[in-house]
Amino acid sequence: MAKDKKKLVEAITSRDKDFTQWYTDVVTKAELIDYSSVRGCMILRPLGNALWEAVRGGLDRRFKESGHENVLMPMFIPESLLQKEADHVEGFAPEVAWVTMGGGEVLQERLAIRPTSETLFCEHYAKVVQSYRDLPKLYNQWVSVVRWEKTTRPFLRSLEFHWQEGHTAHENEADAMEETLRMLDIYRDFVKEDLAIPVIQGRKTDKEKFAGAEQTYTIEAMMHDGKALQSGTSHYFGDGFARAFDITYSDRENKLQYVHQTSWGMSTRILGALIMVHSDDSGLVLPPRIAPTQVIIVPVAQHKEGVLEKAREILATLKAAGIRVKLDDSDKSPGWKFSEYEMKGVPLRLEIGPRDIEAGQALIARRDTGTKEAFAISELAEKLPQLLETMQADLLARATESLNSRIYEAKDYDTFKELIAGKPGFVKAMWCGELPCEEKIKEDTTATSRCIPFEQEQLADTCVCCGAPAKQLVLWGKAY
RNA sequence: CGAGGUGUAGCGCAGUUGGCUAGCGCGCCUGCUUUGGGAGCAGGAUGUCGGGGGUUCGAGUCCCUUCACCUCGACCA
Repeated sequence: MAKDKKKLVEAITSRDKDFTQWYTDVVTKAELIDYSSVRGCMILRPLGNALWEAVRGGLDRRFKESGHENVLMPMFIPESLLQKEADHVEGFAPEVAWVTMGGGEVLQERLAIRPTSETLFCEHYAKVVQSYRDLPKLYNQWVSVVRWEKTTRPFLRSLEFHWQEGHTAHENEADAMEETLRMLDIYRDFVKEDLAIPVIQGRKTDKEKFAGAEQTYTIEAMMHDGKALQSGTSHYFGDGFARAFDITYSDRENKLQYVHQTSWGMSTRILGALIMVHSDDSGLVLPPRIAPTQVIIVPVAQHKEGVLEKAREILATLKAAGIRVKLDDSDKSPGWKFSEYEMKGVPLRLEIGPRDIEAGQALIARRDTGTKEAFAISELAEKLPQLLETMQADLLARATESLNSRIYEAKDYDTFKELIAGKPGFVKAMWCGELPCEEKIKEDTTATSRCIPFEQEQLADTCVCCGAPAKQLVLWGKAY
């Protein structure tokens, strides 16, 4: 047993020894993705894609419940269209992929492969919005976009990535701002309830905000190594894009007005967070609500009379109870199957063998704690859904404890630098609101401002960096 | 894009101052025996040594060049 255990541990790099290598190992060995022949582009394999489908399902339901509709825009953006909003082009131009040929001929105007679709939505809104009666427009699309990044990592940063982008148009500032914050709450609720990931909500500093936005709001999550991952953003555009794209409508007094807009997105990057928050040295750990398979049945001594029959009977019972369950009756050894489904993060494993059948029970092993417990076969349909819910809640509790215990406070710059250098996690500190301090902090420590949290405190009266009067509390950290 | 590193079978690697028919482990295939934590035995298949060029009687090994990937920075969801 000790020998086998060792073999298993050697299969992936230890999480605490080399976190980034551990991440790469989990992503590939759990068969979430494979690399493709184009640099920085990844293949989502069945399990990786199933997770993305689950994320889509959870978000899409919430979007629709809050009145949004899905559309699909083209993937090409003519160069002239992309250039209409100055800040926006400036932000994205360096990483755009261009199509210059079509059908063997050079195009008159080159086409950008969308890095994001604000411009396409704006062009469309300019056409279809005439009256206040046409508002609001609450559109979303599920697509992939391309950004020519210099370095890439599976899920965290790839040339092509899948996401949803919501783009809305409203009558006025108040409506648009309400929408911006509503979507940020939806993101927070989704990752908390479905992915068991706690986040901190806040506003981005001007330096970190989206190209073309007036305000950018974010949910920031903390990975197991203490680094931050921006996990979803919601932008308030004011009427900046509306002026650039001439999106106007006649209001109730028959006066011509510009619309006020928002956009918001969550990408496959969130799967990186899912991995880096919950998983361990045995591989992936999936919260039950997002797990494509919640229970894996592993028969033991399956060649013996009655074992497979009982396993199939339990399979049918659990399916009927609404559990996503599978039976592995392949001829691999039980030990192999144990390790395999641990690597793939299946929340519960059900072992059933001749001894169990005789006792009228089955063994249930939890993926997150590793504990094994016997349950009466007759009670499985009732008890397992409860156990899945318990596990979901435990994962969130553990992640919340991990987040809260690693948020530190700094009132002076020496303490700040020591914390950033010595303690993985976030640091709360007061800020004067000026760019030079933000840049200096980044240069000195490599930490960036993650957000200006909604939950403000008056830690001190002066900026942690320059000593000038402080304007607000900022959350700092090293980020992915 | 800067600095460093790695490319040899599906995966992980060894390959000596340049020398014979390029090896090992895992995986894969076949058969038998097995089955409560990655099973055992026997047999079998798999290589443009990342690509191109050069030096040499002879290159996986030396030189030039190019490509890809990884790590750390700068940029981003």
